[in-house]
Amino acid sequence: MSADAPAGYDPHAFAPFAVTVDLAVFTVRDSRLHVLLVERGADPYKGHWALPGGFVLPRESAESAARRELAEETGLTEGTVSAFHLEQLRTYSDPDRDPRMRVVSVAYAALVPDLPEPRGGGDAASAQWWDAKTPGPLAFDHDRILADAHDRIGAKLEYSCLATAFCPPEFTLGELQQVYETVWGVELDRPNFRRKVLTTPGFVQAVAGSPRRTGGRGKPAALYRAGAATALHPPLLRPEGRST
Amino acid sequence: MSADAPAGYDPHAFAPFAVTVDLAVFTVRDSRLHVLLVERGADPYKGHWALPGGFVLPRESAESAARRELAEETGLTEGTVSAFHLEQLRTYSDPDRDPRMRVVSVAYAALVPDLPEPRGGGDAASAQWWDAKTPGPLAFDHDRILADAHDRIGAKLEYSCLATAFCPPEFTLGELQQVYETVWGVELDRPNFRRKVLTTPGFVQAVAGSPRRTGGRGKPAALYRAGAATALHPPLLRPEGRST
DNA sequence: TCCTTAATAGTCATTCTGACTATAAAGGAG
DNA sequence: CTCCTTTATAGTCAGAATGACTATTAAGGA
Repeated sequence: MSADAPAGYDPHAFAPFAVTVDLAVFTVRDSRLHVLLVERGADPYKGHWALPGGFVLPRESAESAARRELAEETGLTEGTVSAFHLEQLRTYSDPDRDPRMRVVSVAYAALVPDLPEPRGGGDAASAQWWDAKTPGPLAFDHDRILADAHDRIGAKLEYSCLATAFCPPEFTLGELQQVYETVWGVELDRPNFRRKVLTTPGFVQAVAGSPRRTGGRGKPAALYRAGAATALHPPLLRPEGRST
Repeated sequence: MSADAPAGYDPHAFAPFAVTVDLAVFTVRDSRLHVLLVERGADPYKGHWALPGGFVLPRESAESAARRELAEETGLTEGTVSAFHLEQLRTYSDPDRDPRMRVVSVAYAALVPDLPEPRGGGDAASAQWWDAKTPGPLAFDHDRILADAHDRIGAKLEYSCLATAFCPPEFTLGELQQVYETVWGVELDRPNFRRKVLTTPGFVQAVAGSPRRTGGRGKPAALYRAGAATALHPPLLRPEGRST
């Protein structure tokens, strides 16, 4: 911030703002984009599904709060979760977005590989994966947040190497292509996709010397790991125009 | 937000969060990128320069607060300012970013055409344009915010038609190219830039029939207005790698 | 032993881009 | 008035990148 506080400012009397984080946790499973949702147990929107999230604690940054919530909702350790891609999306601050009080929420998008069904170790034991395209009406403004998150991820796949964040440590180019096709909702030409990925320095690197069979049928595919590059130059553009 | 409030939650007792907005207001002037700064009059960082900003009011969204501050600091009416490009950058929430109390700040970037020297109608009468590349150490974490804002704008010029936001209603292609060169800090080939802009449908549209002379010397340039397009497909990539 | 499936290797034309060269239309210096 | 400089605009050409295809290879299953 930068403006001077109002004269005689008393934090406890002036700003009844609560600050929360909301998480859009995405994964690719069965060729469909999934998002982690929790069922609300308390009154505003009780029974509705919502993005996982929670309050930012007094001595914690929003980033830390998001990482903490991610661990709680997925039931994984903070150590495991620290390897996942987590990025700030934007902040939602409409005065009426929460009927109870003034809540400003910093939204994050997380990209995780296909995980086992979440065993909620945190407060929301009812966390569950939902298809990201048809998750009924969510609580609060979470439909909007989810849509924004989906848009952002789709756009970032174009000019970053982010897609590998959806994959396990070792993956095939077919799996990587699936990520693009799933998030964008389009089909890509396989040879062209290969060429683009393999000629972009640092996007992926081949694993020593071991192919594996995917579903069993077809020629075994070579395995790759995520490379050191983060940006994609030139970008891998979506077929049509923008947005999904 | 989504998590349920802690049991027995009392907004006034629990969360002494203040929420502010900070603005990185950019303009291109004399072939250099400028940013609007204000001199702090009160104690934390008194005498330092800072990004303009202020508290989000109890019944106001961060977006509205940013628009309001933009009008105050530039000394223009809200009506005038509503035409300027204003976009949310990201939110800064480090617990110690303000020594006085817990302040979460939503940062915005604004792009304005070359304006007359600001006559601060608001609280900070000392608003002034500074070269965006060398604005000494700023108050709080504003150096970081400014750097992030510069990066974001530079990146958006690649795949959006945003550059016209820096130009007056009617402009020459030379002026538009100046925007790119100034923000990116590189020189572009003029014929190639022309070709790219003119062949991108909706980027610019020619004004009826009237050239004008720029500085006086040289062949008069044709005038254009911003077109209807917002995205740039394919993008106009920077010469080298990413970031500035 | 065929058939199907999926991975991988190429080809070819089109588009886009970067690096240039050429021409046109102003103002300024002599 | 005539060069000279400056800036806008037109056009050329080779190389890179992309989209649309056509093989070929290596599995599993009927």
